[in-house]
Amino acid sequence: MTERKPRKDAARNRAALLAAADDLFARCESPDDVTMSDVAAAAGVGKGTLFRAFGDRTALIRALYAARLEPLERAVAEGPPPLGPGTPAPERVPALLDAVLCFKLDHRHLALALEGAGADSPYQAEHYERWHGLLRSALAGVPGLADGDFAAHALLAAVRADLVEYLAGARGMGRDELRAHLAEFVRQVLAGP
Amino acid sequence: MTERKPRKDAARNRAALLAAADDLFARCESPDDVTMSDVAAAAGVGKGTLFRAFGDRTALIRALYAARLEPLERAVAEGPPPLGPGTPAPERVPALLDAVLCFKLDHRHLALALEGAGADSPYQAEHYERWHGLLRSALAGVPGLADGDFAAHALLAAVRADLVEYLAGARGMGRDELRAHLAEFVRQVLAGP
DNA sequence: ACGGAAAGCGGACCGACGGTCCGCATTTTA
DNA sequence: TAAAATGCGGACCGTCGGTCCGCTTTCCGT
Repeated sequence: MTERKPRKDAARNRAALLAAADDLFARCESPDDVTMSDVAAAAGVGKGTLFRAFGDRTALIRALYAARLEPLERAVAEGPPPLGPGTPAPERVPALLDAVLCFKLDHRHLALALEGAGADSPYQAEHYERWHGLLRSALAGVPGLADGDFAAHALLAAVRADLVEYLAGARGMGRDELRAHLAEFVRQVLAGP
Repeated sequence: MTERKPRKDAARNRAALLAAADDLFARCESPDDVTMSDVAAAAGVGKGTLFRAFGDRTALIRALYAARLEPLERAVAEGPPPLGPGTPAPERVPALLDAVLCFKLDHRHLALALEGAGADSPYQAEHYERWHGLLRSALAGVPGLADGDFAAHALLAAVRADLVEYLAGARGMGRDELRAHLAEFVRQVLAGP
């Protein structure tokens, strides 16, 4: 194809930029406190290099997020139960949502940065469609459940990064407490007459 | 108290600014397209006046939102069933959520502007607490339902402005279709064993 | 009615940010 | 090793939210 492999220094700089951005987002209170100049400086690189490597701010955050999400996506795509594809639906739905919740708890800074990036993010990020489709088809396997499409959207909305941040932060909810509440809510949704 | 009533021109300008902002937000594709200078100019007023009247951008949007929300809040606080306080809980919960959904559909631009305003809005807007408390206590009146606190958060998340915008816009979901899906989802949540 | 004081007005101005540009350095290739 | 291709860096730009301060308008006691 028309693919050309990147130069060695370009690859090194790209990695350094990702690492620096990750570090800065993790260290700062709000994602807005991290400027593109900050990232470039922390990576020991010029701003031009940063923009050449990623295009714009949103793309940088997306790249970071995708890198961190990859292990989870692999576990879902080809891992063992209860996340992997062989799991019976009524068991997989809560497992998927719990996994997403834990991911957002573990990477709250990144998740917040991503959802606050574009105007109507996160719904224009391609991976949202993927997760929605996944959850939707899992819901379809639960007996006595109509309208899985909307339910999938609604359940994903319950683990949005800023809600999680609010509950875990301002409301002082602990990790396990939060997980239990989510599990209970999912149970309620799945329990049909 | 230490309250002083505002000067006449100040009141007039404030009203003109609110009207201009409402108009601009309604007319523009994304809330970011509306700058503070735009609002001031459309109201025929200097930027200083705008900032003197509202403090900052977030406060302006909040003031606008509060003004538009007021009829709904009155209907909930003192109106007739199924929204008003005299309604039995299992009937009031879906009514409340449907009302919020319709409000966001009717004022999508404002709602989007508000939720995209601060860093972790909408959870630092005071009216969120009010709605959550309302929904929470309504849920408490539904038999066979534990953990109403988290459920209230989750249900409110299902009617977040950007999700509504995504479903109604990019996914082409019609108003009634959306309302029906939400009603069905709420029914699922309320149906306990 | 009037005059001074308080309140409000407006737009030039500021600092910061995301993003661009282009002369120079480094790497790749023949 | 020389030429071509790719990448680098930081000065630079346009825009935005927000501030500031000299001037105007309104208010209120007399």
